[in-house]
Amino acid sequence: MKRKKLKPEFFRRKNVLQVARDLLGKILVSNQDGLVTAGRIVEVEAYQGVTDKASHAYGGRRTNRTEVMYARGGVAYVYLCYGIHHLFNVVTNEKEIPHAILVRALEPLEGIETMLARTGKKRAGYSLTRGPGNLSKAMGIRRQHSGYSLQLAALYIADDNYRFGKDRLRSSPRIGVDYAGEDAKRPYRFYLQGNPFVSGKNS
DNA sequence: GAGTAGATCCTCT
DNA sequence: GAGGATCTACTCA
Repeated sequence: MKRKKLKPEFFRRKNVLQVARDLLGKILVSNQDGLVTAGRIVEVEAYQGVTDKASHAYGGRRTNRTEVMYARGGVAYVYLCYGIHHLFNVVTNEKEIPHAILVRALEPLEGIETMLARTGKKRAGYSLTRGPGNLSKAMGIRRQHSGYSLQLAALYIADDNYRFGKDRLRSSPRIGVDYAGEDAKRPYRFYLQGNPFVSGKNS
């Protein structure tokens, strides 16, 4: 199957919700330490920058950590949560607009042995790449990847022309952002209905 | 199967 | 010095 690396223009579109929806079904490829792992994206969450309380960049907050989100679309934003989990995001939109998309779940396609070794799991169960913490671990994504261009060979997103029925595209409120008040209820989470790798309730 | 506690460390105040 | 875009294991049923 032929894969085409997504161009920067894909990520630089203004509507982060549209980009998030379009990311579903695409393939995330990592090439770390000479080991290739790849998986199809089945769940994402959009974070709408300065107007979104759940975003790190809410209200124009700008720190060392969030600086990457203000870059032009098409780079990775990785950060450590709860001292344990690395969360992988894709920065979108133009420079100075800190929109980002959190990739929450993948369906493993390549390098499953490598994923097992990285996560310390014995069997390739659904939990291998379900949830942002597991996903990053399985793909070998770490904090130092923050700011990486997705045009490099080490980490990129590709389209293999996979298509799915529109009726399988679902949205829901985001997960784990209860602190964000009203913004926590926005339906900015998108996933493929019925895919067993999607985290949380799958209906 | 559902609910809860604990892990663990970087970042910002 | 507090807290977080989470996961796992353990308890109880």
